[in-house]
Amino acid sequence: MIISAVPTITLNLQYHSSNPHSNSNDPYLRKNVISLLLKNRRNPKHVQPIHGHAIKTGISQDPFVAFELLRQYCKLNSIDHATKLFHCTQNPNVYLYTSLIDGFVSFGFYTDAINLFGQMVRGHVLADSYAVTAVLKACVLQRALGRGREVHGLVFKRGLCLDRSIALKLVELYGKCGVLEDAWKMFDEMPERDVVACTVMMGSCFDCGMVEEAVGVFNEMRSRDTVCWTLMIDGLVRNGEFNRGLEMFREMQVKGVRPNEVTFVCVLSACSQLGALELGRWIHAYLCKCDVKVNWFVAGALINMYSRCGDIDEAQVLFDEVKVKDVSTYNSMIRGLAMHGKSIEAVELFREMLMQRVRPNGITFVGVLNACSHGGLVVLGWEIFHSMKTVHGIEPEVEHYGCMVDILGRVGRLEEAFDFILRMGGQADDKMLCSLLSACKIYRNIEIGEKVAKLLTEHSGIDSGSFIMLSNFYASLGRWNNAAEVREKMEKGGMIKEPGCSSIEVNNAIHEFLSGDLRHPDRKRIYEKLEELNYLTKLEGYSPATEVALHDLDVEQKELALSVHSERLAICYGLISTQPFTKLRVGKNLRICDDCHAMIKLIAKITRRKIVVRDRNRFHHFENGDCSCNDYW
DNA sequence: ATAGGGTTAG
Repeated sequence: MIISAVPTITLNLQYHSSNPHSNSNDPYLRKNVISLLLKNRRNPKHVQPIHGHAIKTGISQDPFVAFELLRQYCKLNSIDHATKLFHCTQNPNVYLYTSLIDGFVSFGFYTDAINLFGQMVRGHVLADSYAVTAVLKACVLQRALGRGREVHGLVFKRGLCLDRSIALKLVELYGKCGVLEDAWKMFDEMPERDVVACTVMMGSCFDCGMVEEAVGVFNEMRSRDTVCWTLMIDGLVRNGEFNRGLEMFREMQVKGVRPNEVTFVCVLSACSQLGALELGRWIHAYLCKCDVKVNWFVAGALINMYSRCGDIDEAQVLFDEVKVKDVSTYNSMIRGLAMHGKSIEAVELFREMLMQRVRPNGITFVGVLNACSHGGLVVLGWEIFHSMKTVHGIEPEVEHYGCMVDILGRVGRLEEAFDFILRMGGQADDKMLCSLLSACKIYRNIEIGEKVAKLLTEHSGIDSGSFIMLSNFYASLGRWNNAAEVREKMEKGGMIKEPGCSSIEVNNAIHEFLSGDLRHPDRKRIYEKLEELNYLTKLEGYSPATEVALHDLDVEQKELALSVHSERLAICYGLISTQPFTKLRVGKNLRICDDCHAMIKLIAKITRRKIVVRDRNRFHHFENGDCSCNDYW
């Protein structure tokens, strides 16, 4: 409860009823105080003295004065003072209620905002459209569908449903809460559906994963501005349609709509998820040409793009160029270093950040603990994990516990890792269990592995990735029956294995491959190359680890299923379509399997290529028969 | 006399 946390204000706030000379109607005093407030807006220390002045002169109860004071307190991040002022004001009007609701929202106190609105309604202060939009904002951010519906009911009774802002917020609410039909209903009833309304509706469709419906709205629009185009790109990218997002960006340019920095952030996100380094470089150059300010958001997006596309050195160059680095800038870089297995560098950067007095947040620790895990830095990992609470006052969350399980598992301290999970009780998530299961698989610890497998089976939030992990675990022990059981259970639950998909960028185009893909125009040469490599790697001593293929097939079939994994097809295409010795960069949506990992090490050796593969978790830099992950991932 | 718009990563 926020109200009880209000610190004592140095002012005497016992003024309201006992003030001997109440001047609450004096227009001169009111004007005087308000102009004082507006004149000194830039001085963060100005509100309290002026507030004191207002009390002394007896004008503080004036609705206009109270309103302006409250707004200024909110702007200065003094939500406590704002709250106190509100409670010291007699009969606060709808303006005062609305600005405090807004204040709560901007501080993330959504429940307080919603409660205050309720208090207002119960106090018979008539809500107007401004108050309603304010509380709906809180409902949207809190995903409070029930409360939102209540507000909708109230609005309906009052005949405010045709108000533009309210209708828009309701469209957004229903979209964000996953009830798209209701969003459509609101949208269809809107008297005017301009760019903004259409943009909100598109956003709702995207939030519900209904890509084609969003595209439908977009296509119907008469005029489209930068924001609308940007949302389109962002929506496609958020729904995994990276190439379509990039196409949209090109189309936007053809249509002569200027991209802004938000557009570039979205486009860069598409590049980084595709691993499209060349395109990303081009976008980088282009945004400089467009005079887009490289603010912290753009800088972060660029660092992410370079590191996620495999060029960690360029990410570093960019990072060094950013003059004012904030926590997110550091986070991007630390995470990038961690992904590339540059553990020491990541930890050093974390230390540097502390030296520069930039306060780390929860995400910083995910990055730095990740680095410890990839580098096998157990002691350091523990130390940093403990420092979270004791030094930095940050309560570790599930992800951080997950990192610790990862760190312990990686070095084979499986009992301790399992202990960690047990101590978390029901809090342990499936990612954590999977990470430990993967460690058990690597260290061939059946005993703990089975226990973890049991927990994982009972886990409610288990997704297809976890099922696959579980099935792989059993398969690696040769327990085909269990493996098949898991798979059957997964299929019965209506879950489909996310198809493996790899991409490679050649001559500025992204080529995507599914497992066993036959769609590529160069398929003939690709498969010829694959056969050649199958032959050559077998000469080098490679034998397909058929255990990783899940199906209970015969050996030959298993070999076949393995040999057409998407990353191999992408690599083969890279080999036939680039100059000798060119570095190949491949992106894969799932974790790379043991067999492909072993195979690619040999391919790198035989072809004398550097091959960088980014899988779901991290980067693998293959070179001369070895991988930067030291065979642990 | 007091106020509200749609797009930004881990």
